[in-house]
Amino acid sequence: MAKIPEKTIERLSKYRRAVLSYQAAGKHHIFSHQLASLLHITPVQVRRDLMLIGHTGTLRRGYEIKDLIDNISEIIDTDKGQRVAVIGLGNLGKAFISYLNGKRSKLTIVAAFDINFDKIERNFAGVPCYHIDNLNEIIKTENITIGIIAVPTEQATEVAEKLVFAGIKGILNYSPKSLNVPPSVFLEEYDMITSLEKVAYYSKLQ
Amino acid sequence: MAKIPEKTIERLSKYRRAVLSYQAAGKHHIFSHQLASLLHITPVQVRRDLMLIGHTGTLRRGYEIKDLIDNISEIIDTDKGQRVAVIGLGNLGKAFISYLNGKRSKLTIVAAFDINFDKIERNFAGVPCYHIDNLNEIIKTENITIGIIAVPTEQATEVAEKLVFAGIKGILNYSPKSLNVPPSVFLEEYDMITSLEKVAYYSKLQ
DNA sequence: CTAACACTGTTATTTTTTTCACACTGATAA
DNA sequence: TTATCAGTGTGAAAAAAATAACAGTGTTAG
Repeated sequence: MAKIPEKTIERLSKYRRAVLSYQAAGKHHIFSHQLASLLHITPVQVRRDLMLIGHTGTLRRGYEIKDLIDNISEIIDTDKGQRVAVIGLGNLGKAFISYLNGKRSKLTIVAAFDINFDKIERNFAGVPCYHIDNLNEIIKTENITIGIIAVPTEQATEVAEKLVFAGIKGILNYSPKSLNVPPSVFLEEYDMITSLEKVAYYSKLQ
Repeated sequence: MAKIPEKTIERLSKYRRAVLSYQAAGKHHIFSHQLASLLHITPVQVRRDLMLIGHTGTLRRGYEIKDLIDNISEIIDTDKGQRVAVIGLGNLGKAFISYLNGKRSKLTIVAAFDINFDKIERNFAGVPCYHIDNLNEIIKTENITIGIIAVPTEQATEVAEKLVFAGIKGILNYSPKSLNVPPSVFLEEYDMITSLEKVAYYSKLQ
């Protein structure tokens, strides 16, 4: 299969959740225009994305939901799933954990790390919290491949280095400090302030 | 000035914070390659972005930081600033507030809303929390133009409708449910699960 | 049986974003 | 003075992403 564009990967994740809710409502098929309207994009976009992953619909009945979920899952999941750590158990880290927990998913948060001793050896929503000094060890023993950085800006660089050193495969960085990682590690960054300032910019134009 | 691309707006926000920290370190000038390396992008990208906003550097000395901050601020800020509300005072809402608070900024979070009565009439980090039933009223009296949606998925649609009805200008939506707003309201959406699944996808390829 | 219909799949086009390539320039060194 | 250097500014090209246009097709209505 040809290389799938980054934006398509993002939409696939959304398609899957959208059709899961459709499925939960008892539906078995969905048209591109229905899926499109759930995401507020165009039907062409949907069809193109599905074309790219080789999913083919049936005429007059649209896409079969079960198949579609399977196809998307085959692209974005791994067989045995991946294990995730959250570094920084402040509000943001907690938000992520409570939000992801309970969702059936191939991605499981299996550890949290913090420097605050109050939190160590405690659980948050079933996720054990360790001291950050044990990061290297736990990442390896728990076979964690993905790290979510939710620490204050000043500590982000150091945390990233530790994650890289521990052999992490991917990092999702929520600190506004852009990180420097070797190309062998996939890095995705999201900056809340940028989003807010963007909204502010376009709001003032409205 | 010609229309500024969306991606440029996002980077401007990052440039500004990057040079602020440079300025805090006592520097007065910065080269495009320095700014680029702070954000891990190319110097050309920086120069082009600054060209687009009409900021011009001085040869051999790069860009003057003070000027640059002023120029960027002129683009993305408004004179008197904008007032922001957070809807949903769970972990995510709190994360946003504690993160934005204390940052010198033209954007101020002046209200939080929740349905949980424990939280009502309380403050979180100096931000008063109201019951969501008062949203319409407070948005208007407090002159709030931007709303950040940090409520559980099921409530997102309803909250968005209330915000739109109250005359909000822009919405930053953190619920995974894509919202439907009139074109007069600017909408920016961010979906944590999508980001995580994206990292998962690229991590497995590594 | 035939025409109209309502979908999908895909090629072509357009738009947006990034990168390349290089002209230009003032400072500096010889 | 002149050559070199290290930067900026920008037209042109390339790459990525979105949109348009439309052919193809099974289903349905008559």
